Amino acid sequence: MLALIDANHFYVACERVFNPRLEGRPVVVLSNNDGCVVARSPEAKALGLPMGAPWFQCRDLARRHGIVALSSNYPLYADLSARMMAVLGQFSPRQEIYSIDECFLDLTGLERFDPTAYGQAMRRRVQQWLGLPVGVGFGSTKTLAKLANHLAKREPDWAGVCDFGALDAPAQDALLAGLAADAVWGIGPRWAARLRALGIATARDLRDADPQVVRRRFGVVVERIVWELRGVAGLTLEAIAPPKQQILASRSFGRPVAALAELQAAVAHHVARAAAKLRRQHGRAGAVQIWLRPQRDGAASAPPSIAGLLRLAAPSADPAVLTAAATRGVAALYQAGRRYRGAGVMLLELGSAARAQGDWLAPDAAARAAARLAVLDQVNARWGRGTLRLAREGFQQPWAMRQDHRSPAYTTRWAELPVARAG
DNA sequence: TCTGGGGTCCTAGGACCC
DNA sequence: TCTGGGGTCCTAGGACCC
Repeated sequence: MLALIDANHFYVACERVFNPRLEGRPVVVLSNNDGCVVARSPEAKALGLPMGAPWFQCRDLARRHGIVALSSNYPLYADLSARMMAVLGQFSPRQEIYSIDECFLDLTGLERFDPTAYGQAMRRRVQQWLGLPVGVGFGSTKTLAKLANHLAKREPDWAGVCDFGALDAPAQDALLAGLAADAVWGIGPRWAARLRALGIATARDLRDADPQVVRRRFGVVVERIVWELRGVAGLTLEAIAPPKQQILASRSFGRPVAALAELQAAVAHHVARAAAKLRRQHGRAGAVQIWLRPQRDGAASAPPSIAGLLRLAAPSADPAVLTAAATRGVAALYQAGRRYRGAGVMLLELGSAARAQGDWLAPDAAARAAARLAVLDQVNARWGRGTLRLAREGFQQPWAMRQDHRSPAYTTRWAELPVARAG
């Protein structure tokens, strides 16, 4: 038995924990650069504000209905996420953190608990300890647990918990028949359209489809979903997160950038962020890929990003080494007179630092570099990210993203701690 | 007229997730 | 004028090996 627990409108819920005035009001949280809507309170959903909508297109609607819009506050969400995962981890020894606001729990061996009551206990504890609303779904496979979680949100009398296996067959059939195929985890709009053309329109149709036909037409991924819907597990719970195979850092600019030095500074900044993530998993990168996103020039189709792959002489997690390569790469891609709207960095060919090969011509170079990086990480852990950085990253950073409606870092910055007053 | 059978590695592209 | 930022897995096809 597996459980899938996720928070409802997680980013909005995090904001409400520290700003109760947002309770009961329509609230949305915007993506980086205040670009589009990435989280909506139920009140905002009820007003018809679509997920993913560009914010500038929603402004009129928002003004008419008094919708509150907030910039993303990732330090806050990441901190509350870590706390939520710790609380939920108390309910099972095996937990897979699947995203910032959801996790799977393996409840094998806990069968003596009534799942529905156990799920209610999870909801109560997260609500009471953190002030976050969560939903819980139980199923014999990951796909069924996901589906149950979805149903728990839809059926008001279930109070946020659904144990799919506890329903009898006719009830399961009726619920699955009421769900479009793309409500199933792993079925996106493309596959849903192709499935519909074959007469497979609902989750029930998909469960009852011929696995061999599905395999021939869609491959093993969709076939596995068919089996998972029948209760045959094809996806395992990954309690230990495997190291990342690629690490990406990218941002749109707050305003268009035309100067080469500014592009190089922005890319150096992304390299620093990506390299810090890489060191956290004790890895090294063998190659760096960078890309620049030119501004649209009126054409209907979006212009391509231009990308360059740079191989390093030896794998590294050193921002100085990686930035040197990236800086040359930017110069090679750069076209004078063009304006760019964003840039990004990807670290590839990741391997473990523990298995890295040394340079016999400079036997102590690796140890010296490691010591330097340790100092870098310690300083930035103590005094804040970016305290110690390459001058190449620049000081003004005029390309930095816009965040016009950001709430304070309530839990991660001393200066921004909330203040409680008596009386 | 008929043209084997078993691999590996790499890249590009497509689909999906939150 | 303004449309995010991360990730994963699978497949197909080409080049190459014996």
